[in-house]
Amino acid sequence: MQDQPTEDQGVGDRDFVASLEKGLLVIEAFDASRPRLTLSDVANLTGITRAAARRYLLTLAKLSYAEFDGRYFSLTPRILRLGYAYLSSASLSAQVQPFLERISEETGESSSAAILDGDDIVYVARSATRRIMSIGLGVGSRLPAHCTALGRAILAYQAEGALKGYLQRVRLEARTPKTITDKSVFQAALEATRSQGYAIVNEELEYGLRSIAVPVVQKNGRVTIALNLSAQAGRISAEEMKERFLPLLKSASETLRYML
Amino acid sequence: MQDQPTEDQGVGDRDFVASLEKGLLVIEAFDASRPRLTLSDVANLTGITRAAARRYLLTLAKLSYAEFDGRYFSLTPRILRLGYAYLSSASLSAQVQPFLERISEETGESSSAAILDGDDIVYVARSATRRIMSIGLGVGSRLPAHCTALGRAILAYQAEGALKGYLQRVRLEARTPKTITDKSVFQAALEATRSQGYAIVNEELEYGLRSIAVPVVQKNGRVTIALNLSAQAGRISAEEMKERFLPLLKSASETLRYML
DNA sequence: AATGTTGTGTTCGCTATGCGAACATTGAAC
DNA sequence: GTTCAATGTTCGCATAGCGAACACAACATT
Repeated sequence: MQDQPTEDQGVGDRDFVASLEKGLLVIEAFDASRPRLTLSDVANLTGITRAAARRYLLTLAKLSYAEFDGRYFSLTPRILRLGYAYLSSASLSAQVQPFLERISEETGESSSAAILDGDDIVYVARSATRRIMSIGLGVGSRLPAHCTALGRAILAYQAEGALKGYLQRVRLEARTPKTITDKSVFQAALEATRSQGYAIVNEELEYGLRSIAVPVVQKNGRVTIALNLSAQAGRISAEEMKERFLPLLKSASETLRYML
Repeated sequence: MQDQPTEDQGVGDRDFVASLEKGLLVIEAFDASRPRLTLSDVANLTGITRAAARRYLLTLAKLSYAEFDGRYFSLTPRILRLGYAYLSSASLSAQVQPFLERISEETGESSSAAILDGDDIVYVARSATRRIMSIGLGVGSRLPAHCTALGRAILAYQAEGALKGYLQRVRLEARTPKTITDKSVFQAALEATRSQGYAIVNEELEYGLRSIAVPVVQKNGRVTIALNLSAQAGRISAEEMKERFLPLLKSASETLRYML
């Protein structure tokens, strides 16, 4: 956890397998904008040598995690086994899913559950009705925590030390003109969230998107997951969200409290 | 490319990084039934030595892909970056999602898209309305191909060689009394699927679940993905499915043909 | 309480493994 | 046709990762 004297260059930790780190780096080199990569592309993106990149790619190919057409490498669906091992292992998603579906059915709006990873939120379950965001979001999707209701609902309940660290390093990048970019304003928003027990975020992530989120406080008092409901801003006011949706979210959150 | 004389034990391939293989094996050792594992558990499950398991687990922990509480290791959400790199990289899911949402909105039923990985189907996108299956299914979930409409829609269009191999090795395990378990009956079902261009599966995966699926035939003639609609068997007859849903699925499939 | 037994995590010398500089190869530029 | 830049591949060498051996803890057995 706390970083050791940070012997940065990992000089020679007998218990560290550098090959695994590089292999994972290679996997992560593939993303939305780069679905197909040559050996050299991967080398450049990851910073490892071409010779090494080649070995890792060929290894992934031999294990059927990747495909190779003679020039381009691309990942295969088998790669999903890795991430999915977590999803089902945490089983969070399976436990939360029914609640989201219930909420979505009752409200006709999209609901999601997310956890915090680093400074991003990651969706772990989702029940979408119609498409409300411009980008398609699904389980596994990431968004910056600072400008989402889910993120603020979790952040507001983090331990003081962790929160302080976050506030120091975070860059409050504006996604719309409404995004809070001033740190003290942001801090006030988090305090408000904590005192009222929910977060409403109005078009700070995307135009026309309004979202309300509540934390799920676990038995040990910690918060690792939050639930939300999103709707088009034009269709539903913030006040209405609070009136109609908050009780539903609160009730689901309360029940989950004793399940997780 | 073509597998060499299959020197099975990968004796000493200069281009194969064994450490990566073992690392991935370790990650996959975590699943729904075993979210938290000790060093020795992992060693037993993967077949690698305890000393090695320890190195890989500590490596994953240092890279924040795993957590360690002094006794148990568990995966962290960061692991999702690996699988998700694929999902977005393939961007299949992003492209298909709008179609599914359209279909679900028009019919009020759940629709999904899946690809084939080995002998399983893997959901790559999904638009769920109400909960129809007993188990929660989401993107990344796996089901045996043989007893699902999605699976049959894809299988029916595989190259003869690949299909032959599948038929030889597959065990047609019954999930309900209605599951087809006889290989020649199964083969006939696949032929029917191919000639009529869609698959309907009635309660072969789960009681009360009826599903219709169509393949998405790509420009090159290959089929890697299929779309489906599922509903409770009691509410909608197979005939009605064909009448009302098939045209919608066909039309989406046709459009996707030119996008993928 | 002393002694085996079984399962756990950790060390450390040895060698197979993965490293990358150096070498091929391709293909674009003129 | 020659140059040049960029890509992919080889192979001798150092070291990273291997696992037998060790140490330790938790129970049974006498």
